[in-house]
Amino acid sequence: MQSYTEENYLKIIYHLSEISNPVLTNAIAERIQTKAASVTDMLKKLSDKELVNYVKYQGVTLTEKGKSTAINIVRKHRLWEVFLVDKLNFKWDEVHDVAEELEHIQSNLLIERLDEFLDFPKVDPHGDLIPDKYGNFADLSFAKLSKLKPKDKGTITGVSEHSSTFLKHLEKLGLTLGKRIEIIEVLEFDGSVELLVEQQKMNISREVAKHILITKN
Amino acid sequence: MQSYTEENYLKIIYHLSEISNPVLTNAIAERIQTKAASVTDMLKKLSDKELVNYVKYQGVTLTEKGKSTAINIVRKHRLWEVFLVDKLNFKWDEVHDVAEELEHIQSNLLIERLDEFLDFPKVDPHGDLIPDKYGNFADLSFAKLSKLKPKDKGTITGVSEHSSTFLKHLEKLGLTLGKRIEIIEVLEFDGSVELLVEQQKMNISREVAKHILITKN
DNA sequence: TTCATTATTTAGACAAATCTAAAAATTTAT
DNA sequence: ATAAATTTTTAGATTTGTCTAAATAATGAA
Ligand SMILES: [Mn+2]
Ligand SMILES: [Mn+2]
Ligand SMILES: [Mn+2]
Ligand SMILES: [Mn+2]
Repeated sequence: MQSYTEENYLKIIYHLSEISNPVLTNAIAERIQTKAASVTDMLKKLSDKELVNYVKYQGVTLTEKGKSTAINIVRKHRLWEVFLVDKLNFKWDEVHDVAEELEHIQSNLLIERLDEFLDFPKVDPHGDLIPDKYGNFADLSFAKLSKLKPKDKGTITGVSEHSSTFLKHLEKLGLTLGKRIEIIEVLEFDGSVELLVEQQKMNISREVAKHILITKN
Repeated sequence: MQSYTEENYLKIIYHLSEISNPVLTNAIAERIQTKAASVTDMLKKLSDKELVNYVKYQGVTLTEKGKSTAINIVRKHRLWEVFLVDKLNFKWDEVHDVAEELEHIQSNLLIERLDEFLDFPKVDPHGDLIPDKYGNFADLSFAKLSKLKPKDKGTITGVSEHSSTFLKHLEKLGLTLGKRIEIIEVLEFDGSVELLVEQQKMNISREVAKHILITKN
């Protein structure tokens, strides 16, 4: 059994290792809002518990055991987010902090029953995949909106940036999950994207487009 | 804001002070599964935070601030129990440990929405009252027979278990709706209840007593 | 390659919550 | 009232997770 703190480290390492592997001490320190020295201490401890492979000065990777633990925390986090939005009418930008706490509740029965109660959702309110109880993710294929070309059509199925300011911005633009979009033009000089949403033309910056995930169809 | 640990202490002190006031160090130690020395340390800390009135060697009482904090934790604990039983099909004997963790999640929005989602329940799955957000308990006219104390009198007004075996058992004992009862004693070692029904003394198990609802009068 | 900069680790300290063992206060029994 | 038993507190140590400051390793530039 891991402590609340160890679980947070494992989850962060899991997320960071999708970007660069092995994961470096400072990257963890920044994400977890702590000092590099504290991270080093924790990496040694996680290494002793065989949850990570840690090589001094080189960085850290998750072991199989560490990875499945991390995925389980991600599963719990996302299921709770679905619960908050679908059942308790939270907005998608209000759920993160609470889920950050709820993900640490220890009870397999609880999480299995919650999954069932929510009807085995495959994605969370931000479009992120929810692993099943064996740690497997469904393979839905997303593309970043910023990668699409004129005349491409698709549906918004996720976001890759979860800050409340970003989510509220999307809401204001009407770019919420499930909306169908069509690319009109990608502007040369700033990479901004002109698109059509519900017969409405709009222009969004490349920065925003990068964080919107589209299922083409 | 209090730590997880401080919250557990406050809740235990709250419950124990219904039995004896002030609450003694050893009583807390026993309930919280810790050593008396640890309790003393924590009482000093809670006293510094003005959550309890602590007098060396005399014991401890909750301040107003401490009491309302404790009641809020009790509220959260019981609401989560209702959620687990009503929505996730937990049995009433499976909920306690999970609620013991869930009660510490910090989010007023969460608990207000949960309350609403559950339709503002007044009692938890064990028949214990759920305080509202202002800390007020409803005064329901009925109580579980197992919650009564010696010399309490009342009338049987309902049951909370409807299986035919249980109802036949009550019939055989003469414990039917409308009968007046009086508690003689609640036995320490098994929680069974000695009571008087129509000048007749009898002893019923705690399990049976829990499912009989009484209107005190 | 040598020096400067940046990243990481070590050393030593601290706060929270706990423990054991010993001391002190309180209660109970003689 | 005095001694014995019990309860509670203190003293000092331990574990977990954190920190600052100093040392060391790795990287990048001249
Ligand atoms: Mn977390
Ligand atoms: Mn999410
Ligand atoms: Mn608890
Ligand atoms: Mn209960």
